[in-house]
Amino acid sequence: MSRRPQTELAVLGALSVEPMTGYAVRAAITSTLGHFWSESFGQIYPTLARLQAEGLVRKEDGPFAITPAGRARLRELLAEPIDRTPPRNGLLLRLFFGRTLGPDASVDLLRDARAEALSTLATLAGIRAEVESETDNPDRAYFLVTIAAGEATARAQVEWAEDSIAALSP
Amino acid sequence: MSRRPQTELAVLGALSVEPMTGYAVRAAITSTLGHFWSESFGQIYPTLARLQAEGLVRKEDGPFAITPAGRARLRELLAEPIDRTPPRNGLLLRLFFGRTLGPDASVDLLRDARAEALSTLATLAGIRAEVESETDNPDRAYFLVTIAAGEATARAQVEWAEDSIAALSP
DNA sequence: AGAAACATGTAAAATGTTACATGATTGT
DNA sequence: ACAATCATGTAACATTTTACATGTTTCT
Repeated sequence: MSRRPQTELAVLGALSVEPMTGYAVRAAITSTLGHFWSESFGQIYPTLARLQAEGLVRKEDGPFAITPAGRARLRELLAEPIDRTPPRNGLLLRLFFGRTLGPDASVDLLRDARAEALSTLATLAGIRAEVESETDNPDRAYFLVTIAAGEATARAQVEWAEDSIAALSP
Repeated sequence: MSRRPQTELAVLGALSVEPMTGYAVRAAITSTLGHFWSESFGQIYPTLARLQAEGLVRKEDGPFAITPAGRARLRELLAEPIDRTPPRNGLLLRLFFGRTLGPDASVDLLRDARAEALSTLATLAGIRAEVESETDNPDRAYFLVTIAAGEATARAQVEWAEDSIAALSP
């Protein structure tokens, strides 16, 4: 099963919100989708070129805009089954081998993870405030759902890290 | 920054617990690490061959065993900084573009996500019971920490999915 | 004018999955 | 005997990142 259309989905989705340059697509993915997605320039530009050749996006003067065919394709991609390969979590992989790593280094990792989650919560609070103020944005309810997902995960991570630090401390 | 040693880390780590065949490494990663890691045969066998050539593992009769040099390498890899590229979350990517997907299909995705998280919780409860009973296992405390991480994330996902279903339903 | 950000792209290298091939061992 | 599982591996393909090259626009 190919995971190929994933980048295409992200790019078409970004353009479905508003027309953008490739540079802006990357910026949008880094900032707005940054907590659950990533793409590099090396992926975005070739994808845009291909989508343009297929008539799914067009480039007027500066920005790329999605075409009606592009919207149809986006709906198709959104309906495809979600890729369920487990994301690789380097933190959990290291803690799993914590006996070799040692208790002190393991606790350090957990402290870092806690701090990172708190910082994520602060960032998301800012984004939430901004999105909540855009009462006429038709994407608003959906954006808030993804923000809530990030917040729920981050809060869970803070609690888990604290419990685990206690469990590993003598 | 290269993410190259990630597979090497997973394989050496698995062998640090006990000697195993390549097939068993794959099974261990699928079952025990399955909630936060994945490797395919196409990665594992070439990695084992390379590690053997470098003297980090040796193959006696059946299984591969980690060597002292391999343990030293594992400690090195565990100390390396964690790769922080955001995992790609196909569910959140789809919900982000939920306006195009439509409210009903979005709610369906959330229901699936909730069911999946509940199923994960059930699986983890079984694994937890098993690990908790192994009171002499020196890895026990660390294994429990990773299980707790999976449980915390899954519980957060259940709550988030329920809240979000409510938020998107008219 | 100079620095920073914007903008587009390519090539090489690394990474990873999938499909296939092959055979041994174990359980029924 | 047959099926399932264990076991090892390779080749082709797909994906993705990284590093580099190049030029424009905007801000101070």
